Amino acid sequence: MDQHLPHQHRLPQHLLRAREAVMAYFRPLLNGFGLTEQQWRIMRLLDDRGEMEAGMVADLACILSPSLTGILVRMEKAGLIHRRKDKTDSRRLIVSLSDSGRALTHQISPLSAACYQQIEQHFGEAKLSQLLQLLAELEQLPTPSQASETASSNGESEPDA
Amino acid sequence: MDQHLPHQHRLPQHLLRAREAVMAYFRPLLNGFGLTEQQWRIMRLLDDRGEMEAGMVADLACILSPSLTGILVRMEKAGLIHRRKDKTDSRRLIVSLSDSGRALTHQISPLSAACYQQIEQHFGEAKLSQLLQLLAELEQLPTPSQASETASSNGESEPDA
DNA sequence: TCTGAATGATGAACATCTTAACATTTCGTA
DNA sequence: TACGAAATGTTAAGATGTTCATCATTCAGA
Repeated sequence: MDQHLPHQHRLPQHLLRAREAVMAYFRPLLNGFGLTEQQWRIMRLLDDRGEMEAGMVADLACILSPSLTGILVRMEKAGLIHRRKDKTDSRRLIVSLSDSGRALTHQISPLSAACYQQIEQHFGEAKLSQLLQLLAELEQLPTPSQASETASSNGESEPDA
Repeated sequence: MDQHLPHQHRLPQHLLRAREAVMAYFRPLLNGFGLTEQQWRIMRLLDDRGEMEAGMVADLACILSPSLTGILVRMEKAGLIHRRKDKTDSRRLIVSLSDSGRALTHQISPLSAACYQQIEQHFGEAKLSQLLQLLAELEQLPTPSQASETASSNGESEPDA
């Protein structure tokens, strides 16, 4: 009757559900300011680290470049950021927070922190830091291609010289 | 110089990154069969539990109903599932796996399990089950509205009578 | 029985994701 | 110097996410 698969833990699904549970706390706040998750991630990033290339924004904010292109255009149109080309290498796009974007970031930040406090309070500080540790390790999983390279004894990776 | 915010753990971002690292293992497999993540989630669900209402699919597969509507239409068009109205309550939509959908599911399942084994091997069985436990607990976070109700002593929730 | 609230799904509008193809610019090198 | 490869963004097309509105159906109660 119940044919439960032996190793079917559905890790991706649990990661998704957990994320939804957490985002339920932040989403109303961001919506109230007319921001999307992704826009808020980018704003915090730029506020924390200052201006940077689009590629680095993509990496750090976990956004693929084709998505990022549109997001940055809309954010510039909304007056949140500036976009300019790198003078040395005109392939590169430099993204920076505008003054009003920075002001908005500083306005939202404490509210976001308060949301986070709520979550921490409900879930428990110890479990939270334990979870973050495990997630950080999971993020370091070798890429499937890397994994297969390791499996075969001849490392196809670039020689470091 | 480095102005790291005190309680800025970025839990949602880590959940997202971790999920990406894991999905990198599954995505090529599903793409090879022309399936999306969501479609595969739905197929496994229907194979495991048999036919069910669309609403339950949405809940269990973590898909919002407006998205689900289109996904189910496309899956039926692809011959993976059947859709029919409940005879008793014609508001409800009953979704079931087609024969070819079931065959495809059974074809992919062992390959998916093999991917999972790889991940388990790299990450470690103990840490994996520990992580799953924490995620399951995090999913149980009270909704922000529930949390605020609990905070105020007068429960505004529906009286159970 | 009739009406208004509740329920389940869909429609609409916009944003984002995902993959593949392109365009531009830069760099290494013959 | 000119050519081809690599790096960086952008377009394109289709699928999904997100919020709000709407439609059809059912249900509860006057």
